Amino acid sequence: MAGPQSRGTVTMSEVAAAAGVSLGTVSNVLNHPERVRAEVRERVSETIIRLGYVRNSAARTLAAGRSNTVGYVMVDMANSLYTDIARGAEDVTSSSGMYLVVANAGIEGGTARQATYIDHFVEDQLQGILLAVFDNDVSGADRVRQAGGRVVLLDVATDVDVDACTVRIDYELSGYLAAEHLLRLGRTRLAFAGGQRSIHAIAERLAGAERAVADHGAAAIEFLPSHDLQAADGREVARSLAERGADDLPDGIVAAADLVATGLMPELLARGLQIPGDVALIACDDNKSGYDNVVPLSTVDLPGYAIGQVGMNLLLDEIRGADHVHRRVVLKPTVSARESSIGRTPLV
Amino acid sequence: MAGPQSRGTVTMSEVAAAAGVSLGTVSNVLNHPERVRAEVRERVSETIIRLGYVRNSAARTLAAGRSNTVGYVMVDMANSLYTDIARGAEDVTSSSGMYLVVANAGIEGGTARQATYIDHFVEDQLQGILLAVFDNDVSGADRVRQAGGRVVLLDVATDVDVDACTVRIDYELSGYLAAEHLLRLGRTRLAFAGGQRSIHAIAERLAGAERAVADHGAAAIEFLPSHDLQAADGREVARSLAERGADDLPDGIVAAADLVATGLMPELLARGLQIPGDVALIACDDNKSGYDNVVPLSTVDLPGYAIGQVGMNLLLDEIRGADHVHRRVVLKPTVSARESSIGRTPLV
DNA sequence: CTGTTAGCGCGTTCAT
DNA sequence: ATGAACGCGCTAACAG
Repeated sequence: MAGPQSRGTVTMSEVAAAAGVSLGTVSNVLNHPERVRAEVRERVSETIIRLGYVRNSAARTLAAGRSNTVGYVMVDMANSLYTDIARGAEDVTSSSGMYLVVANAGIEGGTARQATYIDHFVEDQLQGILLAVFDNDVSGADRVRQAGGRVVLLDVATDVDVDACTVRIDYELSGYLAAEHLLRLGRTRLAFAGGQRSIHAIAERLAGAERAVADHGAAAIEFLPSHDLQAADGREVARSLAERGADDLPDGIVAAADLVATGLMPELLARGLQIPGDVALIACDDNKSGYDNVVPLSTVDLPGYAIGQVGMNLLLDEIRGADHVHRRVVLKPTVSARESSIGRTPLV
Repeated sequence: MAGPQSRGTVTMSEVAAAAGVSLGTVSNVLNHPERVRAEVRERVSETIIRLGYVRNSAARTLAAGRSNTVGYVMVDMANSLYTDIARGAEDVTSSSGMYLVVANAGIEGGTARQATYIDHFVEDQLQGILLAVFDNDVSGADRVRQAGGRVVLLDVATDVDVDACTVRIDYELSGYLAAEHLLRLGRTRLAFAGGQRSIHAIAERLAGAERAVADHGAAAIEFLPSHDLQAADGREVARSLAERGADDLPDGIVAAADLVATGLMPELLARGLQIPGDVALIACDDNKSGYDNVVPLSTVDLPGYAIGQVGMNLLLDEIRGADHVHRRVVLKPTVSARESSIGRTPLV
């Protein structure tokens, strides 16, 4: 007594029977409508609606050997870089007949959950995967490749060497633009706050800032490292700064990340320093985690939406094209000046 | 010559052959390891790894009649309410053996894309769907139900009547808390800015604000409606306010949404008004879209993470339980005071 | 243009 | 504890 009916599912052959056609014809109505005479097509469509038939995509994928889905494994939903990427990818996908599913790996458990999601996506026979790299761990790409899947890597470091398309951000330029912004405002005693040189992404930003200072000629920059890139690290840096003489302080600070700036800010203010009066502040990225900033924070915005668009286009090209060749695309960030560097200027 | 090999896929029967056991045994080591002798289990596991076998979840789902996946259809990735929900849902799911996929419907094309994603999820045989309601359109739930699927509705209005669990926010309380916050700061001439009474969610917030004023006794509140809830509407409201005499202005404003406050702010400042000196400002929600605010914005925060947790637990209960009964849960918001209402106070 | 049929890869009986 | 056989619902190739 436990037929498909009892599972509440209407199958294609039931539709076929009810419409007085064969199974193959129903399939054609669904997948190749042009092969079916209009009259029959109409009758079948009606029956489909009347019976409330819904495709079984498991069966469909199994028979066809592939799904019509692509996936995006993101690092952290709370970070706007990754949600911007998602929206860029989404917009490209939806105008291409495919459908995009997203998985949020999170940053807590290292790359474990990322690996889990990759495995799921691979098992799901997805046509391709957009993978936002975390902690510079590119091993996920190999997992996909080994299983015969397609990947595009997002936000990789310069020096990765993988068998896949990559889209990366010019972090060196991010540092350069941040420092240049402060220099243009007349600041000459700069500091780069947060992170460690051994971390590639930080080293790049720092190098960019140093290059900007070198280009300027009449300025200097020092590095104020910290253990991590959290708000606590920003506060730590601010406290070490506070022990100096007043005339030994920087007049402009490039924060390695916006959370660092969020930590710096209240400590600086608490010590009577004006922002941006005494010290102008700008962060090297804008992931909106600094929403609680006491002073609205100037940032160098990362081109998340574009990354998503470009990445998905690369992926779709690989999916379609026999003649696909891997590419590496580099995207540029842009400055968003706010009160922490240019002072309170009401928006118009 | 076009066997499974050429598709790059290793199948279970190939593993079985290589390990010298039958197909059924391989299936058992994967799904019911305890039924297989340790020695054999070991040998099969090795073979699986050696051959790089990956499950085909399409086949698995088809044979088993159900997948091990749950889905979350979100309204808008750029709105932190929905990403908070995702993280709450994610955390519950990952400690339950299931796996969560997310789809972003977006707010541009009305509910069209939402419907598309719901259909996909249903066709994918997902075990259940978490559906964030947009525009108070609950029809998605019926689609799922008709196809025999399970749904939990998130962020519904009070008056919906659907055959599903629901989790909603107490928006009336949101309005109440916002107004109460201003009243406690000594403001007595309040205004509620943005939206229209005909919109349920706005009517609730407004009613809450009015209740707070009534509770207070010695204060008044007026409603300043606007067409929509965008920043442009906030600017519009501010301009109409500016035409009044200086002593006819409110000293506290509850913005119906944070974008409205974002629009209000610069217009008020441009007219020489101090925030919060002349007029204190608080918004009825906190979706981080006001990141660019000139003055950091006080908000009533919506319990997104909790909604995700509760919603997913409800869904898992329905998936597991034969004895499931639908529930409607109501969650409370909380105030986050920032400069726009309490003035510039560095965080400690 | 329509009907028939052979698998797609795996879970699940049922024997043994 | 293990293996053989059936069928999940559908697509695609082919026959008519």
